[in-house]
Amino acid sequence: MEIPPVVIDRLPLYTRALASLEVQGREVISSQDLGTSLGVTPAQIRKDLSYFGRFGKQGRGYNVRKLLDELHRILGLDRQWRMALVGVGKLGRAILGYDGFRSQGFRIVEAFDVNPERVGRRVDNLTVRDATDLEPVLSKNPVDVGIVAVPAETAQDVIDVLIRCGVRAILNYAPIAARVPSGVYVKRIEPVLALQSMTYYLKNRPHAPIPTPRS
Amino acid sequence: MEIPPVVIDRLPLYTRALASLEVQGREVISSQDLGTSLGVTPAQIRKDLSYFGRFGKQGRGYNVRKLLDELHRILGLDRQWRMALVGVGKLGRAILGYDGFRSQGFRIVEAFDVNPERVGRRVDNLTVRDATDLEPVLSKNPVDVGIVAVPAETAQDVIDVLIRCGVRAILNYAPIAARVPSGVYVKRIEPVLALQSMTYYLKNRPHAPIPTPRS
DNA sequence: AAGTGTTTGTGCCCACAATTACAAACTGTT
DNA sequence: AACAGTTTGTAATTGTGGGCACAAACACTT
Ligand SMILES: NC(=O)c1ccc[n+]([C@@H]2O[C@H](COP(=O)([O-])OP(=O)(O)OC[C@H]3O[C@@H](n4cnc5c(N)ncnc54)[C@H](O)[C@@H]3O)[C@@H](O)[C@H]2O)c1
Ligand SMILES: NC(=O)c1ccc[n+]([C@@H]2O[C@H](COP(=O)([O-])OP(=O)(O)OC[C@H]3O[C@@H](n4cnc5c(N)ncnc54)[C@H](O)[C@@H]3O)[C@@H](O)[C@H]2O)c1
Repeated sequence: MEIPPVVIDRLPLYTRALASLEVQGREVISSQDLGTSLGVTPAQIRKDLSYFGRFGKQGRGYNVRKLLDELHRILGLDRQWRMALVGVGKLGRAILGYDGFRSQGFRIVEAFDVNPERVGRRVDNLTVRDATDLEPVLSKNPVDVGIVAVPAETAQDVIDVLIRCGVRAILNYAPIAARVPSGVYVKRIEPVLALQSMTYYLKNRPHAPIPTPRS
Repeated sequence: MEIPPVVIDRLPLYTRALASLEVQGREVISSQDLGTSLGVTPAQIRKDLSYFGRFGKQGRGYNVRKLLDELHRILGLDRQWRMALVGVGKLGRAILGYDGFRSQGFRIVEAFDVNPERVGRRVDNLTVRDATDLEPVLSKNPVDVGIVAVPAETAQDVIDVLIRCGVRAILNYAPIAARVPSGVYVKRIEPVLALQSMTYYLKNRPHAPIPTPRS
């Protein structure tokens, strides 16, 4: 069956909430409670999950551990994923030092840069390699995901090389509309675009603090 | 008229492409050409723009400069926006050092942290203030946008304080489902969730490089 | 065992976003 | 001035995703 991409995009959200519930020792959760904590309607959650099977129990709800396992399996989170970072600048170093990837099974196993000052230096248990070695290194030892944190001007070139190396998924921090062949998945991280759409709603509004009650 | 949020989300994309075209000296662009460069159908672009007016000319297309001005006006990008950063850690420093915000009219005018080691130090022309001063400082000198780059555990508290200070838009880097009253806009930057949805498509696929033609 | 209260899974309907299709408007050429 | 070629703006159509509502299933109490 063909599952709508929006549904797939919501599943990690459920996964994260469930992981938090499990840590809290919660054994069962209803779509109602999960929904209110996430700002999603209960029916939405139930329908999303129903694409993949029947995981709940009427009158009780969902077993937290079981549903979490199922979602991990569905999303392919029951294994480790190898990633390569390209561009070890300010952002790249923040990414390397970020624990949130590894703790979720995403391991950065290679890092590349063109700057001779950076190449060869160790950053967070990794030696920065020369970007010219990108193709030989990744061809021999493939990765699943490429993280692009280079300036906009070189981003498309980097992406082209990554794809030649068999990378099928790209996390792109550079502000460009990347062109990729079908079968390659790109997710953009675009804080500026996010800001530029919020201002639409801010404009024409009073600037003074409004004491709004918790909705 | 009520404009669909998805439409608003696409406008910054058009803005960026048009800005690039203007730099290149291009004076006119058709929805066809703009669409192919962005991976959006021409009809989609025309319909999106038609919500706001008639900016094109049959037989020619859109005047790049004029359309860019219109979009700036529509999105509220014809002014400067004041932002406050909370959390000057690894990511926060990368954000402070990033030129992409300021060049688009988004100025970070305050930075806060709880760590006594950070407080008082100058980072990129800004003195890091103590997080306890957040409320007094922002109440006296309001900002439009709050950038949250603190650990997940304290993120909701920080967001609550920002809202009390009249902040109506939040750019949230912390991996939590923030709860905000209606009238406050939140955009999440979630690289981990992005990865976790891509793996759904990667799983069950051959790992070997596939020589795919440029689509 | 019966009754009350919960909660899931899903068929159905509705809203709305995307696409199609075309008349109208404009350009450039002969 | 006529004509061929473009391209916009939008009416109409299609498609799809979200919410509603309810039967069925289960828990818990009396
Ligand atoms: N810093 C942020 O908070 C932030 C936020 C959003 C987006 N971005 C984007 O992320 C990218 C990086 O930003 P930054 O602030 O780290 O910039 P930066 O200049 O600090 O780092 C860029 C790094 O990429 C390296 N590089 C350049 N070309 C390369 C190539 N072909 N191969 C490998 N490495 C190469 C440079 O040597 C440099 O080290 C930019 O596209 C920027 O727009 C940054
Ligand atoms: N580093 C990344 O690439 C990255 C990527 C995505 C998301 N994030 C998220 O961004 C946040 C920050 O990540 P980081 O890597 O910079 O962590 P970090 O630990 O380097 O920085 C966090 C900073 O926040 C400060 N802080 C803590 N509580 C505070 C409070 N109440 N008020 C003000 N400041 C406070 C800390 O003193 C510290 O300086 C985290 O939520 C993380 O999950 C980081």
